[in-house]
Amino acid sequence: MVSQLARPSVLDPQGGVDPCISCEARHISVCNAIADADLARLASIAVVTEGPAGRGFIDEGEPADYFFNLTAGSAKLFKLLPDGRRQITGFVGVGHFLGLAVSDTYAFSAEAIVPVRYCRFSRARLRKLLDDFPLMEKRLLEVAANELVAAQEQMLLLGRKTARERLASFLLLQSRQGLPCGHARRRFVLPMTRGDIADYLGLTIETVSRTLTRLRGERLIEVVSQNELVILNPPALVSLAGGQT
Amino acid sequence: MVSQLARPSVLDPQGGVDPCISCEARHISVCNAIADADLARLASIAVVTEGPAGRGFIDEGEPADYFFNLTAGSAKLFKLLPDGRRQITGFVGVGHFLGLAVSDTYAFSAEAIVPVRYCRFSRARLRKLLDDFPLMEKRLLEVAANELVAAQEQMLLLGRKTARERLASFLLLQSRQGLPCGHARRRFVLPMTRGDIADYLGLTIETVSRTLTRLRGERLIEVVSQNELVILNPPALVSLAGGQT
DNA sequence: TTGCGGCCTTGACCCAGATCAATGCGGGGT
DNA sequence: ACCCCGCATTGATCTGGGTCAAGGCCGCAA
Repeated sequence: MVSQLARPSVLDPQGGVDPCISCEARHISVCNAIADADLARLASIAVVTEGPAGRGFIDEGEPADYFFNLTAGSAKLFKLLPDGRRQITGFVGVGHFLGLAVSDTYAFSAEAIVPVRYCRFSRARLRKLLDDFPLMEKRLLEVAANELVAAQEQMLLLGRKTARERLASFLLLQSRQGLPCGHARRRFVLPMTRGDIADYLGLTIETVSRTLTRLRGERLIEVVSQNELVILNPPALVSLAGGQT
Repeated sequence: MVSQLARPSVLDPQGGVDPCISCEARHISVCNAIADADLARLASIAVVTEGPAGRGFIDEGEPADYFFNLTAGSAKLFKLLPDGRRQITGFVGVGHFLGLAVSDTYAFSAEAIVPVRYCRFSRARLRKLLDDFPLMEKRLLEVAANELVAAQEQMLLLGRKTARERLASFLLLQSRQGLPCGHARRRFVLPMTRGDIADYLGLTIETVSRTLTRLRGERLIEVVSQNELVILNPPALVSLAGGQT
């Protein structure tokens, strides 16, 4: 596969404003465990890269030399079977930390679904840095624990929920995307394609499409445009997602 | 549900041999991050409990006041839907650390599948102890990262593999259960019931049974007794698990 | 303006695995 | 020794979602 255009740039450690200071992702990412005074050190090992929608930047099976931190856009994480079957294990947004797996190769691939920007850290250097910032390690453990909970919820979905229940769960999840605690939007954008949704929910494109049509017919949702959507009846969707009905 | 018999006992901090020192699970659990000299402190906050097969000791939704460390036996972790559908998210063995989720309630339930013994730690006290033993926190992060990788693999299984592929993957996993790195047994015991296997693989009991029968007919495995089994053709099983054929 | 290429939707049909229904079997208690 | 009872197997049938096949819609390029 021919590599598409990318624009990496080492953050300038001497002179200029420390880019980590002004990073819009800092407050919601693990970097918020590092005090302003120490940010220069973090910046010195970060390489900022941008990529267009569709750009893959982690390949399952490749040597896992880097950690990543998304600072703009969103991406999908997935695993493939040799015959091309694909399971998307998650959609990640701004502030998300990638590559936690302690193994010498990546356990999944990652691909931008809209244009992205991310910080890349050499694994070895970040590990050394972590020794000096135990608070950041604590944050990473917190993040990992939360992802574990999400993964278990997804196993329940994939193993035991019907197509309708899967879509309801997914839409509710998206309506909370990137929002703190118990907040949710009624109207929101789905940046991924139907194919991505299908591969996330363990369904086919056709079933996703049909099920959305049906939910629309039942006035639970309204599909404003191909990728914008309104939840008309949140309580009904919640109970459907939880397995009632 | 009436609670069955249990035998908790606070480890005697003064006098007697430190029970953590002689704990047979120590070497493979996160406790190995703590030096012998400091083990007394760990022991002082541990409550050892035993329970029979079938005993539930974590209930999804209950306040998450404790961490657990299995020191004998094995258990299943699962989530339920209100109508009783169940997804087993994992089988855990000796040395496994439970309850990582950073939330005020447990995200899953746990139940012994054979008689178990475990150490119970108050969350608050263990957290305080972790501040003094960053090495243990590092180990926890490592453990969490590994579980995350396993969870992603399981999502691939649940979302995209056929019943045959799921069984093959499961049997290979069990053949490695509790063994270091790349080792595997050809002959091993499945301590869980067909129902548990079904709920782990997102199938029904009948499909598990039929699929095992079929794998037996194809001479890939031999079912010695209801819960003992031999892998006759490891390479074939591996390629089946990986999605070829 | 037209044509093309990605997506998405919709319909018709099919099949892997679920459901329903016996039957087998092994271990523990009396 | 016998009888349960819970688990496992096996068979018959059903069905949710997959597969195959047509269009439809929309943005973009020439």
